[in-house]
Amino acid sequence: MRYPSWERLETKLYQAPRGIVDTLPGEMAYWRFIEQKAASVSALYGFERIDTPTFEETGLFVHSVGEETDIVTKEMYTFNDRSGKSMTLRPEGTAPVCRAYLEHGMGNLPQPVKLYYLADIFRYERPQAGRLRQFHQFGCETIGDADPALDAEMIDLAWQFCKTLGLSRLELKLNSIGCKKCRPAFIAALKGYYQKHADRLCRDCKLRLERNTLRLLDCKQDACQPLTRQAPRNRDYLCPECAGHFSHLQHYLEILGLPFRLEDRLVRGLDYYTRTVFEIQPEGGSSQSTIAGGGRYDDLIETLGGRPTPAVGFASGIERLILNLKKEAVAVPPLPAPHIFLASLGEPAKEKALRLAADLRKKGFAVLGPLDRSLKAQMRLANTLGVRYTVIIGEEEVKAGTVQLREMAAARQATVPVKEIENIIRSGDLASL
RNA sequence: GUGAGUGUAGCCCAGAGGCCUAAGGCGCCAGGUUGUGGCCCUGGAUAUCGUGGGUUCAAAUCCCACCACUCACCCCA
Repeated sequence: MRYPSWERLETKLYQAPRGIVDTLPGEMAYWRFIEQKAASVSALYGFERIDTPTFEETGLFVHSVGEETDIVTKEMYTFNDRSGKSMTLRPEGTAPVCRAYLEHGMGNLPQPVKLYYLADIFRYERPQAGRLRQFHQFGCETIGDADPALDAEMIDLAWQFCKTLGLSRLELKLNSIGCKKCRPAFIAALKGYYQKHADRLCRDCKLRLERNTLRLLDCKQDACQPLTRQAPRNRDYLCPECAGHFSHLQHYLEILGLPFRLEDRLVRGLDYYTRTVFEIQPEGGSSQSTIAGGGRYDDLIETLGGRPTPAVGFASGIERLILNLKKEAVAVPPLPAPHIFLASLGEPAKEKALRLAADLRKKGFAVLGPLDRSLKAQMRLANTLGVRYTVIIGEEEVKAGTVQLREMAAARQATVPVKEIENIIRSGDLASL
């Protein structure tokens, strides 16, 4: 470790770790808005909130997300705790919820169990637009029933959520990737097809051919595009059960009026998905602009040691939502700002102002001041902070037991008794004085 | 992990080897007489020119390394 000079030794400026950011007060209105919408929309569909820990035993993620996935092989923040157990900062939200479902015997509750979460997620990736190492997801899980109506409900929830945020130019992409019974046949067909054209594949795809055959469909390289277009379609290889599920789902989505688009090449990067997969993207967005994504994971609970328990879910990235709210210039409701600034002149007045501030806060007003500055400076501050009212107390007011109450925007001001402040502000009656 | 670009005050940025003990704008602080904001005017504070090394008589300006940021790939939210 090098230091620029000895003076800097003690005053080194720390920076937040790469890809890890502060959320500053100026951004908070977006966050509150989204969190509030997430809670209210979830409630409309009967979801209850669950908060799971920030980290879990590493094995939970390895066994659920899949040993071969990018997340597990190169993106997890993994560390040993003091007893030597391997722990991992959660790289996704579904596995912890399933763990909690099992750990708390939620299989004994009326099914399905519907849970939502707002959680921070950690993935060690190279930061990019809309991609951070610590980010936040709003997610929902419906556990305990395979009815395609629940898939439709989940997609509807995700869609309505984005809509009520004010996002308008969205696309809904849908596919079915089958189940453990019918998927092997499809993968075999896919492999067979691509092997015939192996010489024309890009470098990455040659690797995918062995490692992660499904992902071949996802390749964006121009060279692979023509091949992909002719490739076998998953939908043509679904078993009767999966095909039936999928067609019911589409029917339900039509009933709900959701404008989905079948996307033969939609494949998701987590191993636990079965049957339904879907993504919501801004119009014309590329794969890394996905705003929400999810699907069905009928085998996951069983994989984690539970009874066979079907489930569907989705997650949405909050930072990406904010990005799109800004892109579409959606106005979010401003956060409440302080209401009253107390300005004072001289020590006796300052003491009185201090008491008055405490008093007004007890009555529910957000109060700022007093500060040891000139009246002019205090007024200037009150103005830039945008308070509705300024209360001015000087020597005269201390003697008289009154106060100058000024309504900033209207530049109206009156001498009022201290006891009257609350009433006048509540009734907005300053004008009549 | 790969590739490209960028890095000057809290923010936006001028500056392209010596005239830089670094300009401007926003913001911040204070004043424009006696107890009052928003406009205007005046003044002030704030810059190890990302960090370290090198080239040079001379470097914010050139070179190298590192770090960070941005964008793209990979992959996902």
